Amino acid sequence: MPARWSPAGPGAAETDEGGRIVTDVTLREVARASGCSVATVSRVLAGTRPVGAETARRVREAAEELGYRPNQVARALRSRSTGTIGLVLPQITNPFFPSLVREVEHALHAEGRAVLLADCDDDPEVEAARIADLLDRQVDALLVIAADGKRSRDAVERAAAHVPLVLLDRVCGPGVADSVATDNATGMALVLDHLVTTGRRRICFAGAAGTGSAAVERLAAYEAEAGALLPHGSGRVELGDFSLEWGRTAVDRILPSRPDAIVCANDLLAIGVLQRLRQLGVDVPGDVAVTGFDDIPMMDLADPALTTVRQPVRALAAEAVHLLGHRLAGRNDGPRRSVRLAPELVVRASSAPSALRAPRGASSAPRAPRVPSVSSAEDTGSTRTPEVEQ
Amino acid sequence: MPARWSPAGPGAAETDEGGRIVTDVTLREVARASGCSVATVSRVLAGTRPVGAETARRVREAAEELGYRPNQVARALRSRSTGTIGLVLPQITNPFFPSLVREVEHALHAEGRAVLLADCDDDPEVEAARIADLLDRQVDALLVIAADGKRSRDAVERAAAHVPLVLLDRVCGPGVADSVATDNATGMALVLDHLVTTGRRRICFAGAAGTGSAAVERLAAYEAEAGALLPHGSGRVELGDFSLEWGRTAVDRILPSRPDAIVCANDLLAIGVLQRLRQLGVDVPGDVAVTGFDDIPMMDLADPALTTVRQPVRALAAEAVHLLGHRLAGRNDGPRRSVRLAPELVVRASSAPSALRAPRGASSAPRAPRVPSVSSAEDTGSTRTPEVEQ
DNA sequence: ATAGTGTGGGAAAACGTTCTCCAAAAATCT
DNA sequence: AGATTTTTGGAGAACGTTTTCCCACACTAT
Repeated sequence: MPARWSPAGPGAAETDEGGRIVTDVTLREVARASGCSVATVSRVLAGTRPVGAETARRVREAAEELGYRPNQVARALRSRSTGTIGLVLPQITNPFFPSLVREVEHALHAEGRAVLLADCDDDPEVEAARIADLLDRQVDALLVIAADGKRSRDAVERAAAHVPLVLLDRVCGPGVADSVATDNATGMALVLDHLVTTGRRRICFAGAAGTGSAAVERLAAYEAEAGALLPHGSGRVELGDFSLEWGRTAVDRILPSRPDAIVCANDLLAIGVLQRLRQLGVDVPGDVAVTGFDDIPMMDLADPALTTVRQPVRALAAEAVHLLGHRLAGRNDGPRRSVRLAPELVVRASSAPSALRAPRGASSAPRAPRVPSVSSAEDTGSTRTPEVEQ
Repeated sequence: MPARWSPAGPGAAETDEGGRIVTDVTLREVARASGCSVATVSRVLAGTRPVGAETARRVREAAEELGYRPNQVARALRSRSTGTIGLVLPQITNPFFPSLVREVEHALHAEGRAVLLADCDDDPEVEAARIADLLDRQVDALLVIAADGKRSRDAVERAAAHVPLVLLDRVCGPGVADSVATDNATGMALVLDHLVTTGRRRICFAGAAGTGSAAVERLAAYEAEAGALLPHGSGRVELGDFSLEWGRTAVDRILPSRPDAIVCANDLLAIGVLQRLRQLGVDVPGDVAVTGFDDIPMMDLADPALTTVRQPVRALAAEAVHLLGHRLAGRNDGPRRSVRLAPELVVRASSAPSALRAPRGASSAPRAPRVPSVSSAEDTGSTRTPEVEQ
C-alpha cells in the first residue's frame, strides 16, 4: 500500500492494481490536504457557517482534487436524517402502480431524497414486516399504498407514530394518517353520467368484494349514482376480486339480467369482461357498453379500446410528496389531511353509442373522440397521451 | 418530559401525549436496564460472541421490554455495510420491468437486504447521476439495467470499481462488469424455427436501431438465423425504436415486400404492428404471422394473442442476486462472469398456421398449445457461459 | 487605555453501533 | 498446589459526519 500518504498529488482517488478504489476519501483527509481542521472543511462543504474566502478556496480545491464525496451514512447518523423515504406497495406488478412509483420517485429525487422500495405481495403481514424493516433503516418518512383497508391499519398506525406517513391511492380508515387518493365517487359519477347520456339504462356493476378503499368506494359510488340516475335504481351488482378471471365469470352472472352496460370497478376486470363478452358473441359497444377504472397502460389498445377513468397519477404523487414535505419541515403534528383528487373520464370505443358504431370488419376500428375531463383539478395533469389512433 | 428516566417499567416505548414516540431506545438504555455493558448487549443481540446464559436472558428480556430495535444507520457506519442494494433501471413504466423489479426485490429481501430504487427516465446522464448518488449513500452493491449499451458504459465501469455491480437484462460491452441477461440469440432462433416449421418463408424483421444490447443482439440473431434457414436469406429489415408507434410505421415500410411473417424485436413493437395490420385489413395470422419478444403482461389478450419469447424473469433475478452475493462474500475480484439464460417460446394465435386458424367471429379465440422450451439448460434455468456472446 | 462585538477557526463531543483490547473469574492441566 | 487455558464481561476506540463550545484576533465604541 504505497499510495496511503500521498500528499494530495493529482492522482485523485487512490486505487490498487486492480483498479478498485481502496480508500474512500474522508473529511479528515481533505482537512489534512488543505491544512485546516475537519470542522472547517465540513462548514465549507455544507455551507452551514461562513468561512474565510481564502480558506474556503483551499478546502474546495483539496476536496475536488481528492474526489471527496460525503458519506451519507455518517451524515445520517449525526444529523438524524437519512434523506430516504420508504415506499411500500402491495404489488409492483399491478399495472397501475409503475407509473405511480415513477412519479413518486421523480418527485422525491427532485428534493434530493432516495426511495427504499418494499413490495408486499398483497399480504398485510408482509407489509407490516416491511414497514418495520424500513423504520429500522431510519427512513425519514413513509409513503404507503395500503394492501388492505382493514388489515393494514394497525401497522400503518404504529408506523405513523414514528415518522411522517402518507397513505397513497388507498386509504385505510379515517384519521390514521395523511392520505392522498383519487376521488372514486367523482370518477364513478363521470362514468354513469356518460353512460346515461349516451342512452344506456340497464347498467350493471362488476366489482370487488374486498375491504380495500377502491373496492368499497367505487361500489358505494355506483350504488348512489345509479340509484339517483336510473329509473329502476341500480342494476345487478356482482362482487368478486380485481382480477381478469373474475371479470370473465362476472359476465356469466350478469348477462341473464340483460344489461346494456357493465361498469367495472377496475380495468383488469373490464378486460376480463371484454374477453368473455367477445367469446359469447356479445357485441361491444353495440349490445353492451363496458367501462373500466384506472386507465392502466395499453387500455387504449384493448379491443375495443376501453372507456375508463384515468387517475391523476402525477398529481397524486406530487401531492403526497408535498404532504410529506410539510410534515418533515414542521413538527410532525397538526390534524391529519385527507386529499382527494378528481380523475378524468377517457371515452373510447367500448362505450360508443350504438348509433355511431361502425360495422365490424377489416376497416379501422372506430374510436370515439376523447371528451375533455369534466373536472380535472390541475393542469399539471397527465403526461401519458394515448393519442388516439385512427 | 417526564418519561425520560423511567426505570424499565413495563411501559415499553416512551410516548408523548400525541402518541408519537419521542425517544428511540438505544443499546445504552438496554444496557442500563439489564445492568450490564453496551458491549455485552451488542454481543447478545448480534450473537457475535458467546455470552453467559443468565446475562443473555436478562439482556434479551430488557430489550424486549423496552422494544429495542437496532439502528441500522449506526450499524452501517460502524460495520461499513448498509445491507442496501441500489437498483438502477431505465424506466419503471416499461412494462417488462415491473416483474423483474419484483423478483429482484423479493430475492434481495430474502437475504435481509433492502432496495434503493433509481429510475433514470431512459437517460444515461441521469443514470450516471443516480449511480453516483447511490454510491454516496453507501449501497453495498449495484444492480444496473443499463439505459444504453454505449453511453451507460463509463458510469457503470466507474461504479464497478467501487462496489460489486451486476448488469441485468441489458449488457454494455464485454468485461465491464458481471452480467445476467436473456439469451437473445436462442430466443430469436426459437421464433424463426417456429415460423419456418409452420410454413412461413418470407419473414421480415421490425427492430430498433439503438445501441442497447437487446436491439443489437436480436437483430444480429435474426440475420444469422434467417440467413441460414431461409431460401432467399433474411427478409426486409426495418429499424426504428422499441415503441408502439414505430411498430405501426414499420408495417407500412415492410408490407410492400409482401411478407408472410413479421418478427418484432419487442412486444410493444409487435402490438403496434398488430394494430396497423388490422387497420389495413391484413389478416393475422392468415396473411401474416406476427411475433414479439419479452412476453410482457397482457400479451395473451392482444387480438390476436401474441406469440412471443418469454424471458426467464425469476431466474434472471435469482442469478443476478446470486452473483452479487458471490462478490459480496468473497473479495470483489476474479474474472467477470457473463451469464445467459435461455428464454422460452410462447406460441399463441398471432402465429398460428393458416390451416389451423379458426374463423374470426363469435367463438372462442383459438389458442395454439404452448410448446415447451426448446433449450432450458439446467433446472435452475442457467446456461452458465462465462464470457460468451454467441 | 478598557470594554464590547464580531469573525474565522480549532478541539472535541456527540450520533448508536461494532469490535479490539484487557482484566477478572473459572475451569483445565501438570 | 501452581500454571495454564478458557470463559465472561467491561472500557473505550473506532466509523465519518455535524455541531457546540471556546479561543484568538481584529475591529469599534467608550
